[in-house]
Amino acid sequence: MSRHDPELAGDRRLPLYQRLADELRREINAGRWKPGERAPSETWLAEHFEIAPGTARQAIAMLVDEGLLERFRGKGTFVRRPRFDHSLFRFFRFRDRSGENRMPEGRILHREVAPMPDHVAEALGLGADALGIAMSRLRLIGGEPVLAEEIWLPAGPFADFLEIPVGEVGPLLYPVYESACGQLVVSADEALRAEAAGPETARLLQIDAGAPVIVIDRLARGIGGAPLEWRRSRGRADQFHYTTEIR
Amino acid sequence: MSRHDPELAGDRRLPLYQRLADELRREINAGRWKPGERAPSETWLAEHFEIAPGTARQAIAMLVDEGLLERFRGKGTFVRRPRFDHSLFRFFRFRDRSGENRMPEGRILHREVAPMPDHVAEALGLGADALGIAMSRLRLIGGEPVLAEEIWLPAGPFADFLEIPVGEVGPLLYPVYESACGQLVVSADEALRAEAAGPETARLLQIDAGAPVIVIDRLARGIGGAPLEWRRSRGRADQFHYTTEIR
DNA sequence: CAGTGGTCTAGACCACTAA
DNA sequence: TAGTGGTCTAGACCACTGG
Repeated sequence: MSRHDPELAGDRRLPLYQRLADELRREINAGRWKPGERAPSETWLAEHFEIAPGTARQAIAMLVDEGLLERFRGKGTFVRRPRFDHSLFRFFRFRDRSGENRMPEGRILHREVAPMPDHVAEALGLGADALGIAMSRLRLIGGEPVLAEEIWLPAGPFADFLEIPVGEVGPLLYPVYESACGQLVVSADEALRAEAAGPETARLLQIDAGAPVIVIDRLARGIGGAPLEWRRSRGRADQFHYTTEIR
Repeated sequence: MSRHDPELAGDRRLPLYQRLADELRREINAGRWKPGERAPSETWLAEHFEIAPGTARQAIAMLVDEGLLERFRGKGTFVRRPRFDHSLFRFFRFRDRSGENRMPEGRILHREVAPMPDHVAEALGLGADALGIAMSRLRLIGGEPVLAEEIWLPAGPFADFLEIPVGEVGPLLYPVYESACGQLVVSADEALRAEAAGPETARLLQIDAGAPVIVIDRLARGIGGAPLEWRRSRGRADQFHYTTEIR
């Protein structure tokens, strides 16, 4: 946040709290405030922009609703670090015998550099002939396969990822992207479909070919919304569940 | 809302706005304020309960977030009337050639009074041998079947529904429940699954047996949360889609 | 202890709606 | 014009955290 411009940008006809919220969103999207870091207090914002504390509070509340910030009494306001493992359990029942949710282990079956298929290159915002890192990854619980994943990464920014032996990669990829390649995943779009299992999926998941499977396509994004990873996960339909309430 | 008790109920250690929100929620759930009706203004609430307008505002904002109320500047605060047709389009692509969403027509294939299966009686909170109205209903777009539905209603409260010829029931059932039986649906729980089409579903949806289908189980609730209708809808998996954003 | 966010007050002015 | 919600101000006191 600029130290020399205590003037809120944006259309002056917009409410102050809107313009402040936009300003805060810009700071986060630009990566000037990183996930886990502390954001300015409402008192500081109020003084800096010469607005009432209640107005600053309203802007912060917006970003808390959006999931960009979280607040802790006595500690401060922080940029939220997303938890992607939650999304798995929103769609699948991965329970052990005791009924507890279990994080599946990840086993990379194959990794190579190859030209991306057109639909992947397009999703990642790259040219039709871009090179990518392709992975086939199996996720298991207690040795049982539960998800089969195809993953594509842009070869350039993720070159260092190739130096890490596949056996040393743990159950989560995003922390490795961050530590090895400096690529921070902060949001993702997911699309759900259902289809009949093809022969390859059936073999990996140890089900009959033609049995229903759930397909989740995910585009993971970094700071500023830049696409970082394309991923297609397939899981057994009989482990899928999703519930909502409608009002 | 009682005219003689300007005292907010609930644990006095709870914030005022929480206790007021609970009070408002009670009025709505008890059906004393019906969907579409006007709720008291924040000024009235502030004076009646002897709190600051801002505090009343905060309570109202909670219920707006929950989808129970909606506010219109200059007009007032109203109890929200839910739109269930919207939920269909959240899960399925029902587009005509021009790409517009189309509300499917509903055709009741069969209607009878019969003892409920145990799982339906349990969901509706009735005894194991309760009588119900069973319906088989097909939903079509441009003559093409898109959803096959099994529906169960408790026989008692919905007795008058049997007097209406099935041919006179339009594309939406809930308005008929309201006008003919005085049963108002205000919320619902939905659970999504995927399975392989059985022979009956395959016939109704004109797909191959074994092809993947999406199953939506819905329990519709009336005022106060009382279960009113159990419904199981099956649709072709290739018309299913669902997207989310994760942060 | 100082600093933070959580709750609450008591007003102000505005834009919009309906009578 | 009176009543509504939308925005904004300028404080208060509290509970909690950290040094």
